[in-house]
Amino acid sequence: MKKSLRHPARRPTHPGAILREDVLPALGMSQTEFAQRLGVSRLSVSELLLEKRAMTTAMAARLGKLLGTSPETWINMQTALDLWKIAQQPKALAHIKPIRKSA
Amino acid sequence: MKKSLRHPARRPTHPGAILREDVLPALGMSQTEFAQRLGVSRLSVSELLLEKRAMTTAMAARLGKLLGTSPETWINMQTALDLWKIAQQPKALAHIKPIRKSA
DNA sequence: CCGACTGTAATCCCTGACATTACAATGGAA
DNA sequence: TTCCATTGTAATGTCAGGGATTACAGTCGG
Repeated sequence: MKKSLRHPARRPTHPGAILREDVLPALGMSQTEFAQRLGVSRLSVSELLLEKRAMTTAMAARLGKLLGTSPETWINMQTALDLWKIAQQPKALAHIKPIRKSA
Repeated sequence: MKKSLRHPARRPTHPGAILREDVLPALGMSQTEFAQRLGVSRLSVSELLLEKRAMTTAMAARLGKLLGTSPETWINMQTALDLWKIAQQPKALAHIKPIRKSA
């Protein structure tokens, strides 16, 4: 039996972790300056890095512009995490019964 | 000159359109029943199909469970649309100046 | 010692998804 | 034609969450 290729067994990494552990250090830039360059408050950056808030489409777009990265990358990380969280809640989708197309 | 492979020139299709034009018709199912099976209100389905509200992670997860599709597919459509909308706003990212790594 | 950096708390605002309830219009079936 | 299912929509109220501000405390390096 091969483990079904379903959702990640382990919690997907929060996009803020990448910013906190890789990006900012690599740039040698403070959160304060980073926030200014992004055009958002310092609080927004701080809490995002500490994984206290989610990566939004707007923020991903800003990061994309500033860092030259694809916004999708950041959003996909967030999406993976969101889906994982839902999958962890037994009650969430319990009532939904799959429709099988043919028999 | 090749057209830069940037953002879609035309507005990405709203995920609700697929549900409205393809999925529901193929299933021959009413919005009402569809809503019940998803465990959401009829209003939620109606407005989603009419593209009046966005595809959420929660809804994508429900659709995935019910239809046997990947939640990511639905979310990616929404993401594409969200990013497109932002890209349409000249003011949005205007102030952000890209950081060029090396020179 | 001082200032930059950062975590955090407290507010306030705004947006958006979602549930309910209700009503009008439409269209098909009896 | 009559009746009912379906659907669009309006009105409300709730709730969660992102974001801005302001302020304060702790840490660290020059």
